[in-house]
Amino acid sequence: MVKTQATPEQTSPSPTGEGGERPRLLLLDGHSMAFRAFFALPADKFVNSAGQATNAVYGFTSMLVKLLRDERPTHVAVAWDRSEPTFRHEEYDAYKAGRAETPPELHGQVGLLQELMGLIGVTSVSVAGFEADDVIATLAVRGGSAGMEVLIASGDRDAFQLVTKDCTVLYPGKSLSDLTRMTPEAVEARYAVTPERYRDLAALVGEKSDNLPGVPGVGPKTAAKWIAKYGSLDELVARADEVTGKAGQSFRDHLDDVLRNQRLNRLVTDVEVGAEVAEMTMDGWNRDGVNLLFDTLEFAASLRDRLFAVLDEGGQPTVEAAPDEGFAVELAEVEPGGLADWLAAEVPAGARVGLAVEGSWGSGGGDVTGLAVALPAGVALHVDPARLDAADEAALARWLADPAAPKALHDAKGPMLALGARGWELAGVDSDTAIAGYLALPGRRNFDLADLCVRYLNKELGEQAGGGAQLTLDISGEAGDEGQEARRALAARALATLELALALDTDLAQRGAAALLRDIEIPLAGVLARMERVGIAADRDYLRELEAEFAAAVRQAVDEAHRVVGREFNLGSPKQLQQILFEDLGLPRTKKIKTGYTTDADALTWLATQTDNELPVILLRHRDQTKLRTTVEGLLKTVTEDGRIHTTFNQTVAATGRLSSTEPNLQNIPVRTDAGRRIRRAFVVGPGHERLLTADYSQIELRIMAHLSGDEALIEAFQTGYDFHAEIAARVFGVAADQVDGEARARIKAMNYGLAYGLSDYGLSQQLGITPKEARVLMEDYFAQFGKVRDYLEEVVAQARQDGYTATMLGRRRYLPDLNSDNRQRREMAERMALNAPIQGSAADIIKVAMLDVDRALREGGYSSRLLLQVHDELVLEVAPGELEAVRKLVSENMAGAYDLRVPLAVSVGVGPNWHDAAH
DNA sequence: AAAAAAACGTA
DNA sequence: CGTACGTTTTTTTA
Repeated sequence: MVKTQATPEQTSPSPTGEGGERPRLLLLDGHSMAFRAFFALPADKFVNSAGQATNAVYGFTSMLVKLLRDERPTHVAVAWDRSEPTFRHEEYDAYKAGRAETPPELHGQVGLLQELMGLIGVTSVSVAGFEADDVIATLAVRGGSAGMEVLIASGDRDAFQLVTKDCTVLYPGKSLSDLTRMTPEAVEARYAVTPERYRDLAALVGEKSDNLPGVPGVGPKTAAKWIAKYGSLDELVARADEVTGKAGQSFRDHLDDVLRNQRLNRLVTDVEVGAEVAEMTMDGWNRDGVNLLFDTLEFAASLRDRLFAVLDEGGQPTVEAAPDEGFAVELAEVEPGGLADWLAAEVPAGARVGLAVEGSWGSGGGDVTGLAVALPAGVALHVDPARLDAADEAALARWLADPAAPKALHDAKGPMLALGARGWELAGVDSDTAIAGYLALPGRRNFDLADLCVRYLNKELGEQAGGGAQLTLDISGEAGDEGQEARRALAARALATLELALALDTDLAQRGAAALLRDIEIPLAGVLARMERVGIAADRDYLRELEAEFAAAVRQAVDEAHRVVGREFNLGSPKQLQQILFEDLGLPRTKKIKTGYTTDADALTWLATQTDNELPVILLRHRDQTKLRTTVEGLLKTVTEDGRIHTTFNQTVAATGRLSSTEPNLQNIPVRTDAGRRIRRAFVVGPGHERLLTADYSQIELRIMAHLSGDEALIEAFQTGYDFHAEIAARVFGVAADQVDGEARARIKAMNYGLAYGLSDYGLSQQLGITPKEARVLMEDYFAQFGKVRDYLEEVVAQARQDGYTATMLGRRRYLPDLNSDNRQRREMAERMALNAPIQGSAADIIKVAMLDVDRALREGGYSSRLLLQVHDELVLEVAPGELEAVRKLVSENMAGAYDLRVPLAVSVGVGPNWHDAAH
């Protein structure tokens, strides 16, 4: 998989001058993070052959790589504690007393980490008499005065007092790599005090790990309440007599402790640190040194590669220039009942607006917690669906459903489901920025709104709305501001979507994909939303029976295997299987893989022919039955209360233009074996309907190849052939179609299917169990008859190499920069992708058109029958009583007529009470 | 704890 | 050493 492909639009970043982007200083608390790393990873699993524990080094480095990659700091330093006592110990004898000794396995690793920091050019700092936190505080202040943005990675909460608009603390949560961004808002959300007052809160509550007791009976809530009431700890102390209740007395009794805590938890910001922040750039790292150290530690290649990759980029930002400031929105105020008037007055007729929906969606449903409508000028309206009066609700529903009111959304299918759950229809979607981003560069992994904003608008979106920023405490008027922030954030998303839609319009027009978005993908999102909402009915009792049956078969296979081997072992463990098959039983070795020798189904089948031992056959049966059992179990878990399974179709995942299906994946339900097919009986027609109907395209990819290549012989075979593969075989072997034997037909069938994948002679020989030489002869005989197919396939690759992309019949592009790679393996991989993408992608185009046509015909015809699933070349529908023949005809015709090829688009249809019986 | 690998289901 | 996916389980990470 090519994940790091450079695309035409994002060539290597221009070198950034020092003044280009705002410098970003990353400060790490060395011991604190090493400590976290040490406990996050099992120490006994990370020991090199010399007996040195390495888990902390590994975890710390892994986290640092992630930070460097995600945060792109320009300057980095790590602060370390020293063994000498600090001024805090002098002031308070028991400071940090009772703290467990540093584990000896960790102790040695700190030195290694310091050595590593030196090798990769990260400045290490420590000052006698001060803790790392003080050093960090000092550097943070210096960085801030130098105009730097400061990031502090520390597991010590004292650092929260340093948080400002320009200084964020990254605080490790449950695991080392999920660092919570403690911004001023996040501190307030969690503790209900501002960062400046965090010290006051900590002094009252105490810090157990520092052995600083707080006021008994006073926790963070009470402390925050007091600070809110009195303004600060100093004021609270001054007016200690006024504090009421038991907690108030307790406070007065422990005043000395509190004052001591307050003195001790103040971080010193004027430590004499010799190092200058300006010099903390990461240049001049020592590749050989790192290699040597990692060799000693026996670190694997993967971490090394990740580290080198991020260091090689030299901290250069991913975009050319500093992103601009975010999206400034002006929130409009609307009186209750005024929504209709606002929409009428502010939104010009036919003008596109941005619409952002906050809520949750999935499994065919969802919920809306907020809506924002943004106008081009930057004015936005936030709507809380829970607080709408009847008139506003009606106005909103009418506007949402108005096809003449153009709206730009990001990933509209989810909002459609969420809005639909409240009975609101969404129409007039005139851009979907997620899909548009996908059409522009379908090979990318994610199409987050924020990412697209940086890419297309060079603007930062800022923190996501609704990211759990909830007040834990409701004090004074703070809650209102918090809500205001969330509304503003959602409005910013709406505005961002609107601006992005405009930029993507232009981009897609240049790429020739505007029509694809407007006419295919956006309407399809609506069809998919309905399919997901409807779901497919499942027979739960039958699934449970199957589960029990498969589970019994698994148990039996396990027992037999244990008996044959003479001891118990885990049949699911490839590692243990290798031991037993190749060491204990001494069976012949199979194909090599990274971890030894493969035990996959092919290998086990082969092994069965090499030995009298029945183990390979038992293992194969076990694999089969286990797979079926887990498939059934997975399905059972996804049946919702309505007795149906609601998958999610993803429209922006497959690089070729296909859909994908998740939670559950209904596009890989077994069909090839008898046992597997039984699972399809669990997908049944639901109440109120009469039949399931399946319709699929026969050999659609080959038909597309015939069309695109213009090969007369292939085209003719499709027009005359009854048994297509036999027809082709007859031409290749020079016999009559009814004279083709089973073996010849099978070979040609494999060849036919392999063509579109860039099959090699070796691959073909493997599949057919013949020699590569025989395979090559077969391929030559084939192309002697169907020469234009070969010409076409070669031409596709050549053209793609020139253009940098392939294109489907509807103009869907796939960019393949690796076609010009120096690396042969990558290049050949890209060539096979280039070969396949137009074929697989055109098939995807065609069935998408067919889905739109079928759906439209069903709705316009007033039918109650409906689309349920799409499985790449197959549609599954639920047919209402009395509609069978009409629907059968409607589906066949619309699928066959979806696109005009030089060969017929053959469709076969089957009907039945369940998916299995609806096959044909 | 998280990432990678192995295995396997579909078109 | 055949493309495109998603899910589950095990292994590795040193």
